[in-house]
Amino acid sequence: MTVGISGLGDHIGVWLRFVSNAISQSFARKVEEKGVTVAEWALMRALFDSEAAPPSKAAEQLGMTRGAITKLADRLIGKGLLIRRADPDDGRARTLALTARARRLVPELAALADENDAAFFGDLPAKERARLERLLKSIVARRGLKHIPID
Amino acid sequence: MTVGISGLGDHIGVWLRFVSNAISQSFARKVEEKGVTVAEWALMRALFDSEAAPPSKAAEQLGMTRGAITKLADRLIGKGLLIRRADPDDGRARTLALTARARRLVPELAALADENDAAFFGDLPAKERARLERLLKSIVARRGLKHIPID
DNA sequence: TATTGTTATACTCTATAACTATA
DNA sequence: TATAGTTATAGAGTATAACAATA
Repeated sequence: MTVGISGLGDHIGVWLRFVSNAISQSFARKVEEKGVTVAEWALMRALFDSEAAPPSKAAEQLGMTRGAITKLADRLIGKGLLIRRADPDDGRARTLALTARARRLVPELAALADENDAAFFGDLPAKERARLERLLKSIVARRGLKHIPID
Repeated sequence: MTVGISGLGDHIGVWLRFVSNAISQSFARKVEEKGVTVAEWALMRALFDSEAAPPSKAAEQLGMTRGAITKLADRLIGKGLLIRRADPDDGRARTLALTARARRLVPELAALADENDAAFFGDLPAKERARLERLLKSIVARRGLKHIPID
């Protein structure tokens, strides 16, 4: 900006958002071919590391409300990718577990995520990529942002 | 990631999105106090530079569909921030123009945007900030992304 | 016929709040 | 009462497609 008030392109945050949106949209198109959305992928990936987990844990991990997890889970159940069971020990509790098909799908989706990241950052010099990653993580740390990034 | 498939935190794109979301949400809270959303701010800012502009121009500039602009414009009109007029030369065309109140509001919102950007990037060394900006713009250029970032 | 814009419809994402069942 | 989860509702954001008016 030279004079007057700042414009849309005068903020780093806006450029960041722009790049971020492009990356997310690109990834969304890739996973769509596998029949899932980005948010669904995030939940599936979060559940992949354990046999079964309560919705509340997934909500905390992904920085979403329990209601949002319920809705996402409903959709994954409808797609045959998730099973919801009652907890035998606590009548209120439920557990979410990926189906066998979902367990086969997650690595494919992870590969798409790798591929997507490489498309945007792969030809940056390794040093620069590392610096960017460090910078982003430092902002997260400094601002005390919790939650794992979900998409 | 050490072994196995990549996780949610193993992609730069995910960290980028995380930071980007935090910045956007922070900005959204600020502009909300002024009674507008981030998308509304973007449209207002885009219209600020000219006396009046057709919706199609705003759509192109912001990378949105004409239908989306109509919807946004309807809302801004409802808030008394925008006026839609028929084009005297072309019966199909319309023009969008900010109201006087909107013209007073835009600089306030721009100041909030400045403030928000400073909160996230202000205490980075100038060199590092410049490097980040250059990097983001290079990605935009390399990928041939058009449209001004809108939020 | 082509173009401008609006309207209708739909879907994702997400939140808040009320509610149910259990503890 | 407190907690786990679900359900209901709402609204932003966005897209596609059908449509109306005009060129």
